[in-house]
Amino acid sequence: MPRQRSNMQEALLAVLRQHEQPQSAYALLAALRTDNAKLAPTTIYRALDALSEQGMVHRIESLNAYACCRHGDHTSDCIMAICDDCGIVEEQLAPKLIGAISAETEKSGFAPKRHVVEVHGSCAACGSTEDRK
Amino acid sequence: MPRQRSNMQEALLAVLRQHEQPQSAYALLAALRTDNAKLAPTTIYRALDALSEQGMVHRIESLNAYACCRHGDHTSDCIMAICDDCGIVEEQLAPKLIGAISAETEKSGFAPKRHVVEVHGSCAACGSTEDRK
DNA sequence: GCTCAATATGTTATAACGTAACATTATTCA
DNA sequence: TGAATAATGTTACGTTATAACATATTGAGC
Repeated sequence: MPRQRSNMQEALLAVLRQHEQPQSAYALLAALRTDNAKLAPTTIYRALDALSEQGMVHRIESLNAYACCRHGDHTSDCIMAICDDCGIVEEQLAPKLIGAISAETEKSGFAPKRHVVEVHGSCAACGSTEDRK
Repeated sequence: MPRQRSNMQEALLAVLRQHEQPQSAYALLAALRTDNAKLAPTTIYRALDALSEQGMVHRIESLNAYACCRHGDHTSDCIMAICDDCGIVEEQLAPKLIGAISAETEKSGFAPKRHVVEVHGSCAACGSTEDRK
C-alpha cells in the first residue's frame, strides 16, 4: 500500500532527490498526485517556498524549475551550470566570485541581497559528443 | 490619429525605451493594443525573440520581463542589478567577471554559452531611504 | 515587373507557471 | 487544555508562453 506522507516538504525533497534534473512545480505536483489525487498547485508552491527559505531547495530562475541543494549548509549563493542538452544542473560554490559580483554592483551604490548566477551550456558528458550532432 | 506601425520590433523598442523598468510581455502587449486591438501574445513574443537575438533587448529571467539594451553593441553577457524596491534595472558590463564565471564552470569540463547574472537588492536611491520603512 | 525565398505577422487555441483568499487541520508548548 | 503557529486543503483565477497553421510583406536576382 502507498505510504501516507505526513509531510509535504519531505515528500517533495524525496522526489527531487530522485532526479538529477530540476523539476517544474507541475512535474512535482504530478509526481505527488499518485499519492494524493486532489493535491493542488498552491500546496506545492508553499512547500517549495518553505524549502527554499531553509536552503534545502534552489529555484532555477531561467528554467522555472527547482532542484534540491547538493551541498550542505551554505550561506553564499551559488553558481548553477545548466546543461542545455541533458538538463543536468551542477551547483557550484564560489563565494569569492559571488563577492566579486557584489562588488561590481556596489560600485554604483547598489546594495546586493540575492544573486542569480546561472550559466547555460554543455556539461562534460554532452560536450564530448557535440560533434555527432 | 494613431501612427500606423510598419514594424512590430520598432514599436516594442519604443515602448521599452519609455520605461526604466523591465516590462512583461503582456504589459507590452497591452501598450501596443492601443494601436492594434487584435494584437496577440505570439506576435509580441516573436518580436522579443528577434530583438533578443540582435542584442537590442535583454530578458530578465528572474522577473519574466524584458528591457532594452542600454549599451551599444556588446559581445559579453552583462550583469543586471535589479532594485526590488523601485524595479529599476542597471545593466553593467563586466567582461572580466563573466570570464571568471565561465572559468569556474569550466573546471568541471562544462562549456559555457550563455550567462544569466542577475543581482537583486536595492539601488542607491532606494537604499538611502531604507530606514524609513 | 515577376517570382522565389526569407522574414514577419495574423489567428485560434491551449499549455505551463503562479497566486489570492478563505477554510481546515496539525503541532507545539506554555 | 487551550492558544498560538505552521502546514495543508479548496476553489478560483491571473500571468506567462507556445503550438500549429495561415497570410502578408520585403528584398534580391532575373
